[in-house]
Amino acid sequence: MERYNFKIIEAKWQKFWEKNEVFKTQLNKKKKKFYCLEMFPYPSGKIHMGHVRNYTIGDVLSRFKSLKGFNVLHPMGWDSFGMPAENAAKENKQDPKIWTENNIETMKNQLKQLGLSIDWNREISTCSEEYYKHQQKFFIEMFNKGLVYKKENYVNWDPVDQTVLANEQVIDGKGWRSGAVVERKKLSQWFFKISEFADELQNELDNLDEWPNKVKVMQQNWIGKSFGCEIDFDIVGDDKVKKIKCFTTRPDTLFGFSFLAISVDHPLSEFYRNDPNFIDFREKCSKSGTTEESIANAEKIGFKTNLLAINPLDKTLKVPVYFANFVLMDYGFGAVFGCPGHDQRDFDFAKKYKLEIKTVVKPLNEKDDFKVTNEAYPGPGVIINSKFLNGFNAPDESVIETIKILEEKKIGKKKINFRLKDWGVSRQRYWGCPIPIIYDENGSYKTVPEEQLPIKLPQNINLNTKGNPLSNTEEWRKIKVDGKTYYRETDTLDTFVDSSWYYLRFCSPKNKEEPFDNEEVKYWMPVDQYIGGVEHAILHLLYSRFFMRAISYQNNEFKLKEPFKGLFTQGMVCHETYKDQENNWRSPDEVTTKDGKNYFLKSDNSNKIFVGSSESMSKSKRNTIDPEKIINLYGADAVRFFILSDSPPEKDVQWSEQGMLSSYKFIQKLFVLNEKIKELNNQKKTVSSNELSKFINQYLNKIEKNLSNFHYNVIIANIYEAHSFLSQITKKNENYSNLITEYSKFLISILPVVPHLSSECLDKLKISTIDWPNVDEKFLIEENINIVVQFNGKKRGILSTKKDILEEDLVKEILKSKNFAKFLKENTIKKRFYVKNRLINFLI
RNA sequence: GCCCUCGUGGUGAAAUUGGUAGACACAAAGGACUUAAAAUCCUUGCCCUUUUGGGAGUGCCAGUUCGAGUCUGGCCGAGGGCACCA
Repeated sequence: MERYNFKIIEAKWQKFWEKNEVFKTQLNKKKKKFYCLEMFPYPSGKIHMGHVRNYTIGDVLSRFKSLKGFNVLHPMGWDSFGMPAENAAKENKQDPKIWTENNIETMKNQLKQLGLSIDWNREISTCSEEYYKHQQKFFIEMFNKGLVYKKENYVNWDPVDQTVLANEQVIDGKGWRSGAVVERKKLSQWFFKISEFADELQNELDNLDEWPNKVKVMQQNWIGKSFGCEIDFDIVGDDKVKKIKCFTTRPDTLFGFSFLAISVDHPLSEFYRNDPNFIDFREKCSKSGTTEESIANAEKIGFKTNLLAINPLDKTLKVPVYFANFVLMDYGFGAVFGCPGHDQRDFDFAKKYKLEIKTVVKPLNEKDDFKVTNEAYPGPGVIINSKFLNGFNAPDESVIETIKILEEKKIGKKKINFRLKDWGVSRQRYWGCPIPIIYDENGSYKTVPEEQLPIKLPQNINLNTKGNPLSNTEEWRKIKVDGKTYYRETDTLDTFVDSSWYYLRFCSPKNKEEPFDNEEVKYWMPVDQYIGGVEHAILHLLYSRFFMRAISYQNNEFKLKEPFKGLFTQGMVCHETYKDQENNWRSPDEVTTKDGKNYFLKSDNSNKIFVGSSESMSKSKRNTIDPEKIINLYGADAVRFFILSDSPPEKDVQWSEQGMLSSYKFIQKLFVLNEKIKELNNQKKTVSSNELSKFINQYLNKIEKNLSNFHYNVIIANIYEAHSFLSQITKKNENYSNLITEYSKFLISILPVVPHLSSECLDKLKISTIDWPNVDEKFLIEENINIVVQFNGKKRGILSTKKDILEEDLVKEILKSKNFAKFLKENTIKKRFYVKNRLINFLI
């Protein structure tokens, strides 16, 4: 019997698919489209197991939809601008472009080895001029629409990467890539006005019903919509200051007002800039760290001014005004009114500076003389000690009532505030998309005239300079427009801009004039299924949602808002970690075991290895498995099969050598089964097997359901079961007249998972029409069924009987059966419950 | 501190959404084949009983129900997100 040689057969089919352009996609309005997209990779050098999992999941879906008759768009590209190329270039004195292109070449070959159904005709790379020239046009378009602006402000400065980071890119006070503690620095920066769409971005999350709830909640928190009001406080004590504006969500606690706090960056700080005590104070504020603990434990400190704020609801009450370290300038108006009784921060502050703590809300279950003592009470209740507000339910009624009063008195008005801030896109980097802006000698700026586009990155420049390499290229910086000399902007765009619209480019990747073709986009968009890691839950997905809105803003042609109809976030690939006696991380390749308990170093078996917890594969912990090695060892189908088998795709999966090996063996078994059936097929046909048709149809019914719900691990179990059934039935050595028909349905059903093997087997059996098989409903009906028999809710046995048996007949049958008689004894049946064709429960 | 998610064998996990808990796989133990090993195949899996059989059992405690892994309330534990957002 022939053995399955995956090396030859996988290469054969990959060549076949490529030569026949099987995955080439074209607009076809007669067919229903399906756009399946996985997050495109950064070309860092080689693919890793995370890619294998991500792209296998997408490929299973694409191939399934294709078999179901959809016109499937399944493209791939490269998120190829970014820091690693620049760093590698510095180290190896190699052009980032060449480094990137080499990596793309390698990774593309690796992806091809996986047998993915990708339309490589649509390949794009964000660092190519063909791509980023359109991005520059977008920038200008957005600039003209007022969605881009320049502003000097404090930025998150990454001292290692020497660049600015967006708020979203700072994690626990550290740079998301470098891990360096982020510093505050004042810089002039370009911003995208994402806040323009804050409300919409928040509201329309509700309509994304094919997104994981987790991601929607994360975005919701990030956008951070809050309802409240702004209040103007009259100020006395200095003629130069008349009013201070505050934002609050709890205006109803105004009678608990005992101080007003403003940020050290508040415009009023101007009046104190020469005051040495204030300078001292500001210094102290900036020193408090940005780490998790330091913020949580940071002491509330203040600097008392000579100003007093008047309570707008009772003008006789005046309270001091402080600069305080816990007030942020970039939220609200950089000023808050302090109500120590019902806000913990205000409480801490009041304790420290011995300010009055008034109780104006009492919890529902407390007496009327309730007093805040050890901590603030921010919860719901009833307003007290507040004159005309007394008795209102807080916060629902009381907030609305207070806003009404404030609006009537023209002291304040309803206001909705967002946590979301505009997206700073300037990066002091070489390897990114140049920003199409020019400055004249006076520093005033304008967008680059259309005919001067695109702005290409200069080549062969020195990257080993301090700061931004582009600012050191005198020649490149100068540009003549209408005979006048201008200087180019030297910052480049955040690479998240590149990935904010690539899904549109895939619709018409070859269009030279336009970033995309409207006809194509109308047909293909939105992406029906987007698949990627949950780490992009906020950054990339929010930016993309913004970008679609920015394009459709003031645009009659383009009306789409949500880029991704369905989102699926897959889990990570994990592996055990190993450390040797010297506490060094060791890779799985270096480690061996004989009994599964004691591990040793392969090269030195006196060196005991300590097995650590299983963690997501990472270079730093050296617990990675190289996909290319595994593919060479076991073949692409086996790897695809294994990566889907053990855990649901949304959860982390554990890499296991044993599991991988058994998947490989199973692939062989499937081939052996195919050989056996091929043999049987040469025999004389016998009658058809009802049992076979029944099994296959029920199997198809299950697998289709599981394919549609991403229950890919269950599919693998279904395939094992089907194989086991088919092996049993072929042992009878009968060429049933329905054998090939039914078996071929099985072969087609496994094509999305193991495309090479399936194609080969189908080919060997000379089956050429390959469509997803329809389930024949008549085989789903069981004539005989098992009914669970319970007495007092306890299972006492199973009764095999005819389907749709009448309840009375069933009861008769049970009562005359010896097996059940003993449970009855002399008891009488008080009541019974019958679930048709499933279960009967007697109460005795 | 606030928000979200999840707790099922030695392990990864299934379970028609309230109706046979543990499908399928990994690991383990025992057995068959073999001179032997590898490979392959079969069996077992908590407690009591020689077996037939019976009991307990889905983090813990209650509740709803004829019936709860699934629903409700409380507690415990793990993971993730946010971080002085007024």
